[in-house]
Amino acid sequence: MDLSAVDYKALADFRHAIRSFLAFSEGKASEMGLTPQQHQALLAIRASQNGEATIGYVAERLLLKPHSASELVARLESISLLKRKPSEVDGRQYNLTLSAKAERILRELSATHREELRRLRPMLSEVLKQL
Amino acid sequence: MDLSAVDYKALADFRHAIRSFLAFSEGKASEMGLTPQQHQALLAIRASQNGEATIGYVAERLLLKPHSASELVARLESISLLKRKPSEVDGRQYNLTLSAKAERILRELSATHREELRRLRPMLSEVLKQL
DNA sequence: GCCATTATATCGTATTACGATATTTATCAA
DNA sequence: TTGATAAATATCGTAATACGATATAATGGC
Repeated sequence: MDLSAVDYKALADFRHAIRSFLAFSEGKASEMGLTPQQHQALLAIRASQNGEATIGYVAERLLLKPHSASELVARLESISLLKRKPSEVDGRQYNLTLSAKAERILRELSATHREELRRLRPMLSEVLKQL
Repeated sequence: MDLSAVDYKALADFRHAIRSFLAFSEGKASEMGLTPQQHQALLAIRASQNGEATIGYVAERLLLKPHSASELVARLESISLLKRKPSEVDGRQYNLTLSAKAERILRELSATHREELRRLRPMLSEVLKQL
């Protein structure tokens, strides 16, 4: 306990940094016709080990309820950014794979995001150090 | 350009870390009867230099449109967490000050958030280093 | 004093995650 | 094997909230 003005400022600055990053991200995703959630779902799937992504996995990584992830995936499938294939080991599950178009979009988004994070990194480190 | 599996994983992990922090934060704020936005508005105001916070300032720090900040502040005032006093230098502005209750709530929230960020710090540093 | 700008407010709308609930498949105990 | 429970995904109505469009009032440059 016992918080100083510096602590409040660091916490507020950290929030501002996160919001900046998310605003940047939302803008970039939007340019590619994606919502932030759609972008992050694609990223989570892409970053998973070869084709082992399921709807439940998306829910887990995005901290959503499974049925919310189900809706999100349905929207992505409806705009042809991913395909759901019934799992061969568990009839309840679907394996998710990105379409070529989604791969392309995500590659571009990831490149700009990596740059932006590199740009924000010093500021983030500094703020975290304050705590 | 040219992204590796490591890059995608780092980006995905960074998202997951942010989401974890925000989920933690939302839970704590909720325990105190606040929405995340209300919590962050209080924090931004508290962290500002003595009483110089205005609605526009909240908008700026939370990256909201001014009229959205206006709504947010109105909700906070309606539950007695802050007071709006007409600015003495500019008749269009309001100066915002936290109520004693808000001060108490924010102090507790800030303490737990500082702890959580200290806990997440190593992970965040590690992920940022990967990029 | 006029006009553009700034600060704040109001209202209707769109988005989206959720709760409640349902369906299908898997698992495990007896 | 059967039966019960749990897990994975889906559907639908709802609530929350930031936004766009628009408005009002105050400021400041000229």
